[in-house]
Amino acid sequence: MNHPADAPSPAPSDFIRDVVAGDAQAGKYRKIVTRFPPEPNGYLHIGHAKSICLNFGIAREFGGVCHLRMDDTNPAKEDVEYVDSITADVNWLISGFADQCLGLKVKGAAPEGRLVDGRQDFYLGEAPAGAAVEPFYASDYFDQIYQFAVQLIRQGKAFVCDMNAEQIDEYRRTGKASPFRDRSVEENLDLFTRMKNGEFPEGSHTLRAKISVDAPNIWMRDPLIYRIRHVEHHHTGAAWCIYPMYDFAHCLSDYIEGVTHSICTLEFEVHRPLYDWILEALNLPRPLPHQYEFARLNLTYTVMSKRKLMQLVNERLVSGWDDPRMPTISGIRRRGVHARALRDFAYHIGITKYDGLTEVGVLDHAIRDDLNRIALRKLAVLRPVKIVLTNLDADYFEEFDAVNNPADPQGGTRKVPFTRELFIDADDFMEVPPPKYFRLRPGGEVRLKYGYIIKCEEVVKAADGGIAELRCTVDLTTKRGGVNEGRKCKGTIHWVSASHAIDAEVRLYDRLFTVPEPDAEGNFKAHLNPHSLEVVTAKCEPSLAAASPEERYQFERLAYFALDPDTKPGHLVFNRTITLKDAWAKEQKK
RNA sequence: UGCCUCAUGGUGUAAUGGUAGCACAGCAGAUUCUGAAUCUGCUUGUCUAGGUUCGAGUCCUAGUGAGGCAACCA
Repeated sequence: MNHPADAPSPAPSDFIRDVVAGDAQAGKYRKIVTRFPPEPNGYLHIGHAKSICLNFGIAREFGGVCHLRMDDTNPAKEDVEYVDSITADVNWLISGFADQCLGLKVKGAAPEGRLVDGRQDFYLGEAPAGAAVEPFYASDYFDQIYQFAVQLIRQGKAFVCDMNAEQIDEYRRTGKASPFRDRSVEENLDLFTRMKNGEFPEGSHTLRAKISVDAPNIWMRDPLIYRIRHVEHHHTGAAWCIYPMYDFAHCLSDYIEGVTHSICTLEFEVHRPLYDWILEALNLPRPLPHQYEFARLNLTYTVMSKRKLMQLVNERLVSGWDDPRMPTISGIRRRGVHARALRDFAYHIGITKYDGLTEVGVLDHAIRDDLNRIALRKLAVLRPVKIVLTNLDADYFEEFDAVNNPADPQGGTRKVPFTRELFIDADDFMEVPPPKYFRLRPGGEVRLKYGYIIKCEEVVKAADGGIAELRCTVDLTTKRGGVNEGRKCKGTIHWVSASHAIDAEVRLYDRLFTVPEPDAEGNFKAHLNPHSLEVVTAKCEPSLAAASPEERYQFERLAYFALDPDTKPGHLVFNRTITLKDAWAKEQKK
């Protein structure tokens, strides 16, 4: 995509980049390595886009790399369907921006173990260019993570606990020590091995880090680091029946991959001491990663949690994860939004620790700004009203030159056919117009875009009282280049030739919810917008027969549109990406 | 309740002890063969109270308010 008007924005600045810049300058790490680590249990949404732009943006700005890693330590909730969609979404979002920073591993590769000064190390870096690759998976490190757990046991820093979930919860809440806390290393080793070998049922035993029984931060009260799950894993199959918890797996995955800056959202703040404790306890030979937290994105007029998005999908309130009304990356993409607009949005909202609520208007602006520069202008009529130009012969035919993109001098022109019978949009004619209405009215004049000024002489009613057709006259001296081209006429409207127009299914999407904070009272479904999708059959100028999925279109005076994948030969389907700003609608509300 | 974090116009952010700036939104005007875009201008802000300092949005103390965590989820 070519954006001639592009001026490079200054590099973003925020508290995390300040830390990275400091570390880079101090030569603390050989290379800056970040990571984007989604759990493959749902589709990525615009909140993830913020994180992707942050992590890949940092990699890009500091000559580093950002690993895509599936954080797949809970087999009960995960699926390859999500692995695939996540990979596709990330690739799409960074395309043309940070492709070169995408860190993947050699397909099938596992960490290499080695001893450094008698200290156990495991490392798995990104694949060299040209290799067959796949994302990193936390589950690829189950062997190494297991060995680290054994090491912790040997050091007397972990124990097998036989209490059930309720008991553990109560003991942790009240700051009491587990009765199994002081088991011998040998017994712990034996029990942990038997957990691994599948000798115990789920819930009967856990491995817990031996940190504190009554630390003020509850995450430090002997946290669970392994649990039993007799479930097949989407990536490791039946190899394991014990799985590491997030806190144990995440810091070690970061370490194994050589991550330097592990950036996550605010809710993990209280986990950071545990992140650091585990890495420090293991006496690791390479520089340790550090965790930094930023505020997740909250957007008006939508919901963002996976649980709620899942509900919308499962209850068929939307057509799927990629419904264009969804805040998912795939939905936003299907709506016709460019990755560039999403990145631009991420740039403008910044990175802080303040948990705010961003107005969706900021996103809207980023989308319009991108589309305005590249969209091809087209004439299309959404709700057709027939016009008959009574002073033209039945076979009158003429073609106008229409500019493809006023923002692009190299954009060229196309021909649009003009005949005796036309369609205009219902909104552009009113029998009894309000003040300041300067479109067509009985006895009034309006300019046809790229063409002539016409005058409405007669309104012909249909049997049902609606408008059958408008009988107008045309002034053939008023075209651009004509003797009266400069004649004053306040309104200019879009139109198509009735005999040349092609039909298209047009899906008019609007925001999914009617209120800024749909879940404020916890019942977001009560605020679904009943008019979030309206489907019309539009009359389009003939050049749209050659529409392509790569291009974006502005139906002049209406909105931006993109071709939907539902398009079949002979059946065009357009999605409304976003409307043009509408000062007239605003005026009417006053 | 405990622990942690945060607080700058309507919203999102910048200012690293030295002129409170930017973007979005809003309002007004210019321009316009898109009521779009573009251009110009305007309105609106440092949570409160003390303190340190020549000087505080920034540092300190207390308060207030908001959010997060307290899963064999991540």
